[in-house]
Amino acid sequence: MRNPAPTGSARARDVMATRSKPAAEETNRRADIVRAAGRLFHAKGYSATTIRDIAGAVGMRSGSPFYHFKTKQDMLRAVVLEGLTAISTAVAVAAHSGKSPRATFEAMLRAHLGQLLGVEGRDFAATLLHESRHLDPEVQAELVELKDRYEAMWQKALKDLKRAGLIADDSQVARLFLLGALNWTVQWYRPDGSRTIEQIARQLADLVIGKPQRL
Amino acid sequence: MRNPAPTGSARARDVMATRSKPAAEETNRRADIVRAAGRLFHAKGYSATTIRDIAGAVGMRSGSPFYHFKTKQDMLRAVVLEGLTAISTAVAVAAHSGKSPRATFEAMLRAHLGQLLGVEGRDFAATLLHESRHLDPEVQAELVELKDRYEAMWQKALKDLKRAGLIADDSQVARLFLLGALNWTVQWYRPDGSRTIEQIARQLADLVIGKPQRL
DNA sequence: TGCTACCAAGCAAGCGCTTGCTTGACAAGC
DNA sequence: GCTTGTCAAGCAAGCGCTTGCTTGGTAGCA
Repeated sequence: MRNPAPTGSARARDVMATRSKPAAEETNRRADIVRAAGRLFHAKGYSATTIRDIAGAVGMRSGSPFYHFKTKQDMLRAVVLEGLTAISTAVAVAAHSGKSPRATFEAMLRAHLGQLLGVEGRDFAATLLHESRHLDPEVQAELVELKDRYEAMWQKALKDLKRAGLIADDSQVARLFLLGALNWTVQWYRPDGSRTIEQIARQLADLVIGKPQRL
Repeated sequence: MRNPAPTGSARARDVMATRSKPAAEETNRRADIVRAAGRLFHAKGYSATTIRDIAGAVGMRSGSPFYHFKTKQDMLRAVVLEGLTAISTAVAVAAHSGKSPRATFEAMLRAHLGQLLGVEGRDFAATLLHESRHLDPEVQAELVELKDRYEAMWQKALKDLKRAGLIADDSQVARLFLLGALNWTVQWYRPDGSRTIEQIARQLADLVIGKPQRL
């Protein structure tokens, strides 16, 4: 009786994402499942990915993941939440880096693309973008606030650019075009291709703002 | 024995899309299935859509669609092909409208968005964008040429704009950004929303080129 | 009579998920 | 130092259901 007897549900610590510890104390096996699920959801899509796929990817039998997650939906939820918090954090850090408006904007582009295309956790963000619709409505509602906050960061970034006289249009549609261009990179970017994430971010910044003028 | 006896397969005229007649002579019921499949594939995704869903949507029993299509994959193929040929045709018409570079470009944007968001056949184009990966590789290879041709049209459009001095960057990445902004509209455009397709096309043209200057 | 277009019924495989049980690690009691 | 109890983590088996697809038959039209 070391712990004060959880919630009543016999097994599975189900909650997650409302935990106190930052990570690391995460059981590891649970994190393994989330990683494998993210990779497979991204590669094949949620519906086309089976529990047996995920279990096999971490060397388990098909029933065992359900010790860690109540349902397959919960796995998707974990993946998407991971992606959303990770990309939010990364871009928020870039947004408050205190550089010039243009440098800040470019840093935000790099952060977004890094989460989407980089090695670590790229499947989380990609799954977030393309498989969120398979979450049932209650969970989607849970995400709305986080998403809104994320989009507000970009809206503010555009406002700052306009105030600095670097762009002409900081409307909502302009933000949607920008995020569209960013998110669509998932469809064509190849890590072994000729373009680096930094180059892509730079080029998009040039496109939106124009080349930086040396004074 | 009106046709020279197809391939040997007993039922289903399977081929399609390599037909001589343009449409209209299409059995109607087969076209119904393609429309329903497109709508459902777009709404729920290919894997999450069942044959029973599609059959039910056209008032058939679950086995009957297989009179018209050999497999579920073939239905997806028909939807995607329909989407790709339709959007290619629409944009090609706009590209050769003989107007000014800017007006031509904006017409192409309208055509692309019209296919993607408009009423007629929007599910075909949307399915093309998001569900093509569920086609097996041979069919995907079949589409590559068509896709390349489509992208080349946009590349040429950018080249013309640059030659006219209206944009600075006509690189491939610029084209990918542009198509990303366009294709991402599927995620946020609502037909009953406050923005029309024309407005969106205009705004994107402004963003890429800058507001038109009255001489 | 023959062909088109469909239905009624159902098959084999695979699906998400549950159940009862095993295993290894660790701590408490004697 | 050995037993005993507890717990996290997983396995083996399989349940009920759904899936894509098949098959044999037939109503209606030409």
